[in-house]
This record gives sequence, structure tokens and C-alpha cells, in this order.
Amino acid sequence: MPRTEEANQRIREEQRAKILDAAWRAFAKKGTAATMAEVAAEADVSYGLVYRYFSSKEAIFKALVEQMLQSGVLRVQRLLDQPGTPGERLTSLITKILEARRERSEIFLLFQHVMSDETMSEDVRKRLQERGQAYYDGMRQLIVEAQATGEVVADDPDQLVVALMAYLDGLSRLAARESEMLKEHFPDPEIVLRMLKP
Amino acid sequence: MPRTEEANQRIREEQRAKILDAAWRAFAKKGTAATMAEVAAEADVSYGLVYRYFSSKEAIFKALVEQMLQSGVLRVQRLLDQPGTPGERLTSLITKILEARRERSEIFLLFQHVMSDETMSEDVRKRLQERGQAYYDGMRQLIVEAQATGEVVADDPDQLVVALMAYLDGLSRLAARESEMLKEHFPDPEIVLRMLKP
Amino acid sequence: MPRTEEANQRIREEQRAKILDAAWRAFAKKGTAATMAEVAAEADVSYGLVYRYFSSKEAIFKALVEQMLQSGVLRVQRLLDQPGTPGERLTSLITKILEARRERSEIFLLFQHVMSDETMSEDVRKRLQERGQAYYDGMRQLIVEAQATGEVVADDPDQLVVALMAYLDGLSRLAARESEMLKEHFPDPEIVLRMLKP
Amino acid sequence: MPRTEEANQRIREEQRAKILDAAWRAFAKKGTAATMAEVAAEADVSYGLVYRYFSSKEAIFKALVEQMLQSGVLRVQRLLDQPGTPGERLTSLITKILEARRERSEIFLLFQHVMSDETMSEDVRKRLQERGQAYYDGMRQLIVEAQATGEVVADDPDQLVVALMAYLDGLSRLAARESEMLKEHFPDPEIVLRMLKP
DNA sequence: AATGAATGAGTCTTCATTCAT
DNA sequence: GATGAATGAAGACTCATTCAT
Repeated sequence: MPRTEEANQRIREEQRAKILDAAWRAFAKKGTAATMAEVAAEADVSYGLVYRYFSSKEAIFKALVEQMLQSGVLRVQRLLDQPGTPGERLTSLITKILEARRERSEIFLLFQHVMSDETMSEDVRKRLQERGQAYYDGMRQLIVEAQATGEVVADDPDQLVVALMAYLDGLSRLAARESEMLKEHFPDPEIVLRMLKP
Repeated sequence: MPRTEEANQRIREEQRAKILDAAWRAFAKKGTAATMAEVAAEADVSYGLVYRYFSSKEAIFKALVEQMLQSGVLRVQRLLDQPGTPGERLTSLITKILEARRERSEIFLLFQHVMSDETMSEDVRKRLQERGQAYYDGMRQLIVEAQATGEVVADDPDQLVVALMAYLDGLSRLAARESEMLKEHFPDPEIVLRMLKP
Repeated sequence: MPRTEEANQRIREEQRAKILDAAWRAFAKKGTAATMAEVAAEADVSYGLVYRYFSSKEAIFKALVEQMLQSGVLRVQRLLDQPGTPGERLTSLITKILEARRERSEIFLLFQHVMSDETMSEDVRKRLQERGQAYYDGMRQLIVEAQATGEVVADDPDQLVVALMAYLDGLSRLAARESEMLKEHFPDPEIVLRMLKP
Repeated sequence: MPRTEEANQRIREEQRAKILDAAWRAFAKKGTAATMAEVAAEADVSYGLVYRYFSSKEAIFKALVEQMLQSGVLRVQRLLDQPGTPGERLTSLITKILEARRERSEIFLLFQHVMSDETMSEDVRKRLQERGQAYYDGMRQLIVEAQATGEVVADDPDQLVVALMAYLDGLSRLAARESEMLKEHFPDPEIVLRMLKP
């Protein structure tokens, strides 16, 4: 007697999730260089099964990127519409970003991998590019507002955003490398906020 | 009539240098994914020849890393023994580092590539690790001294160093991606220095 | 309440027939390259089920060949024992063959596929070979007889048979390709019979 | 000291030819199903080398088809512009075609393989299709002319061409199978010509 | 009896490395 | 010292076949 449809449905969802999880680990570690065999091994699944769930390596990447985009981690917008003065909102935003980078560093690492891998499909990179731009724009806007209220230093806002982004990206890389240094001495948000202090 | 020994010697050195230069360009562009054929083409040399000068792809990497270590770009020590107060020296150090990251971003990019590539020989990675540690230690020492003179804020010095390193690494990545954003809005050293302000 | 034995029996036969029918369509279309998944889909059956009825792809082929052999389409013998002069019987034979080739071209296409596919089991090919030989022999005998009565030209009978077979095989291929040309201009039996005219 | 340019040139040409020859044998035998490993083995060459000369399996096929088209074997046109009555030219044409089919049966076999393989690139198939059409058209024209002079029977010319083509294709297949039967009893051109006799 | 999830051997393709000249 | 032809191991992907339910 065949399995019930729901049972199959469940199996499919679980396996798909299991494989994507494994892919996260594999790709975050090695980027595009990770092999399908590694993904399969990491998921504790046979080689061929990966292809039952994803038509190609590229397809897995796309699914990961999709998860990344859905996850909300990369969405600044929702963090902008908060109560408080611009400066308070900026502080809150950066604090939250730092938490996210610390806890879900794979996401940012994969993001960087994809962006710097020229073999990645233009399609996928473009979507991430746009999200990155939105991220940048949101941050810039908040800074400009905070400058108006005098809560942030009156430097070139673009330089400030670039500095902020560089800092955050650098932290992600350190976090991904699982550096002991970082774990024990994760910099207090206070420190980066000083870059913006008037 | 055979070539003189010196002539041969000179040719060898020139060719070796030519190949290494090409390797810089190739690896900066594609990281470990660059092929030997690309290196050879970039050097305008047959690809058999590359093997006359380097026994393997790994060997080229090692040579690049060696150049990196020799280049002095990664040596903090010589920047520590300068005249001036600790705070002045720290300011001067960071300014110089920023210049270097901006102008020779390939070096730092390669550094990061090697550090995050697990297939890289332990040997090579270890040497870079050590240099990174020295870098870290030098910076930390200077910060501690500057805290003593009250020129730097009295936060946990380790957190400050981590923050500084994250910022610098992040900038290198942006520089390497040849982002227009970065070129036009390279952050003034003043900005990062504020992170350390008391 | 379990199904009765006869009901089971009937189901088994129906399913087996359904799968074989699907296999005919799939193999006629793609030859050996047809996949088991395609056969299953064509039969509207899960692909696990195909293996319940046939132990392997090879086994399906064997069953198809068996059907082919049973079908009578390839049996000349029964066409030889007819009333009439040798020439009349030859004419009637060829006319019937032409009809068969036109209407059941898949059979001959599969025949050719199997014969030219070296990965096919020797076993299967041998049986077809023998049947082909019988076909050949029957035709030859009829020609010889018809030559005796002066109804067929006195050429080398082997050459005549070869020519006849070549013609028929060629037609099968055209028929299988579903060429418009052939459908609209299927050659009158009269034409091929002229090859034999004294 | 490197090889001279001519030496390399020669090697390249020889190897390319060697591989294409091997491909003829392999593909004529198995069609698309032939593996690259078989081609390499047949050419007595390493696996990777085939890819130095041809970028893909598809590319080899294209080269074979190109050779086929260049070979002239499939060009009827040049056989049409001959002296003599239409009937004489038709006789001469068919005689020549028979010789070609007999001696270079691989070509026609490959032709048939490609035409019936749906995975083959549309591009390639189209070119062959056109050539086939030209072949057909040329033959048809000659038949019509010969009917005008009364040298060919006044049947539907399309049926006559179809019959002729079927016969020729069938012979190619037999020739390719290297049937003993065919070798020893290759049908005299006289036989097929009778199909056209008034 | 029936389903479809799971497995792994086989095929195409790339690329580091070797070798004859 | 230099060239580029040749090799083969490794990786992405397909598909016949097995197995739990």
C-alpha cells in the first residue's frame, strides 16, 4: 500500500529543508567551490537525491538566496518605520543589525560569496544587488535625518554609510570564520556608534 | 655560443617576476578559482613554463603569500617605533593602513581568500595567521598605551581592536569589488578614529 | 476482504498490457534512449510499478520483441501456403507486407533499433536474426519458384531478395519518421513489383 | 627548444583527423549513444584530449555533419548537369549513388541517426533536412524529364521518388550492418532501375 | 497490488599536471 | 630555457534500479 499523500508531502518538505540546511553550511564555508557531494554528505543523503529536490547547483543557490531575501534579515525598511527620534532609530537599527550579523553570520557570508562570484547567474546577483542598494539607501536616509536633528555628525553622509557598511561586512567575515577573538570580544554597539557621534 | 650564467640568471628572475605579477592579477580577479591557463595567458607565457618556475598552483600561492609578507604592508611593528605620543602614532598608523588598503587592495583580498579557503595548505595559512596575530597585537599594544595617556577611550581594548580590524577588512573587500561607491566616498580617516575617541 | 484470485489475475494482465503498450509508444519515439520514467508516465503508472511487472528495461524490450514475434507480422511462412501461382502469391505477399509496414511501422522500427543496438542482449537479437532469416528464406523460395514459372525475372534470386528487403526496410523508416511525403505519396505496390518483372 | 610551428600545426591536423575518424566509426555504430570515452578509445587517445580538439560532443557531431555535407556524396546537383538524355543521366545518377552507399555507408547511417535523434540540435538537423530536400527535388526533376522523353514510366513522380529513396536508405542500413548477405549479393543497379521502366 | 522516495554507477566536461620536442 | 600536446582525476548531472510504506 502506498504512502499517504500527506506522508509524502511531509517527507518532501523535510528533505528539502534538510538539504537546504546542509547547503547553507556547505556554501557558507566554501562558496561556489562547495561540491554537490559535500552538500549531500552534509545532509546525510545520497548524491542523486539532491537532484530530486533541486534541478542543479544553481537552483540550490537560488533557493538559498530566496531564503536570504525572505528572512527579513536584509530588510532595513521595516526597521525604519519605528517610533523615536532619527538618532534613536539609527541606534536601534545598528544594534539589531549587529545582533543579526552575530547570530546568522552564514547569511552575510553567503551574500558576500555570491556578490563576488562572477560565475553566479546575473539574475541572482542582480536581486541581491538591489537589496544591498535598498539597505544602503535606508541607512543613508536615516543618517541624513539624524544629521538634521543634530544627533549625527555633519560629515558627508555617503562616507558615513560606506564606513558603516564596511564595518558591518568586516564583522560578518570575522563572525563566519568563527574567530575566538570575536566571540569573546564582540564589540559593543557603542563603539561603532561613536563613528557617527557629532 | 651558450648564454652566460648571469644572463640566464637574469632571465629566470624576470620570468618569475612576470608570472607572479600575472598571478596577482588573476587571483585578485577570481580567487582560487583562477586557472593556471589564465595565469599563463595573463603572463603571456606558455603554460608549460609556469611549471618550470613553480611546481604547482599551490606553490604560486605560497610565493604570493611570501611576497605579501615581505611587502611590509602587513608589518605593523615598523609603524610602532615612531616618534610622537601613542595617540599620534595610532592616528598615523591607521592613516597609513587606510592608504595601503585603498591602493593595494589585491593584497588584502588575497589574504582573505587564503584565510577562508580550507583547501589551502595549513602551512601557508599558519604563516598568515601569525602575521595577522602580530598585526592584532601591535594594534592592541598601541591602543593600550594611548588609553594610558587618555588619548583613547577606556573601553575593552580587545573590542576596540576587533572593531578596527573589522572595519579595515570590510573596506578592503569594498575596495576589491571596485565599488564606485567606495571610490567616490572613501571614508575620511577621521571617521574611524572617532571609534577610539574618549 | 481480499480480492479474489481471478480479479487479481485480471488486474495483473491488464496492467502488464498497459505498460507494454506505453513501452511501444515510448520506444518507437526514442528508441533505446527512452527512459523508464517515460514509459511509466506514458502508461500513467508509478515507476515503481513497472518493476513489479518487468525486472528491468531489458526485460521490457524482450517482451516487446516477443510480441513482435507473436504478432505474425514477421511470419512469412503462413503467407507462402496460399493458393495461386507463385507469381500471384508473391504479389499478394508483397502487397500485404506493404500494408503492414504502413500501418504498424513501430514494429519494424523497433526491429531495426534492436538489431542495430549492440548493447541489446545477444539472446534477443539472435531470435530476431533468425526470424529475419526465415523471412528472407521464405521470400527467396517464392522468388525461385516464380522464376521457374517465368513470372519473375531470371536474375540472381539473392540480389532480388536483398533489393526487396532494402526497399521494405527503407519504407518502414520513412513511415516511422511520419514523413508527410510518405503519407501523401505512399508508393503503389505496382512499383516495387516492377523490380521483379521479367 | 619548442617544437616548430609547422610541427605543431601538423600534429593538430593529424590528431583532429584521427579523432574525427574515430568518431565516424563510433557514431555510425551507436549514434548519439556512443560515449566520448568510446570515441577516445577508438582514436587511441586520452579522454581529455578529445576536448582539446572539440569543445563538446555536440561539436564533434557538427564537424561530422559538416564533413558529410562537404563530401559531395549528398550533392545531387552536380550529377544533374551531365550530358545525355534524362534517362541516361538518371541511370548514371542512381549507379553512382549505389556505389557511394556501398562504399561510404557510414555517412548515410550517420545521416539517418541524426535525423531521427530528437536530442540533436535543431540547427544541425535543419541543415541536413535541407540537403535531403535538395536530394529529393533533384531526383524528382530528373524523373519528370525522363517521363517527358518516355524513358521513365508515367506513374506519379512523387511515388517514384519515395520508392527510390526508400530503396536507397534501406540499402544503406544493410550496408552499415555489414551484412554478409549484402556484400555477396549487392543488387545490380539494373534491378532498381526496373522500378522506373515504362 | 501500488507508490514514489532513495541510491549509486555511468556520462560529459574541466583543469592541474606531465612530457616529448 | 620554452612550448603546447597529452593525460587523468574530479565534479555536475542523469537514470536504471531498490526499498520502505
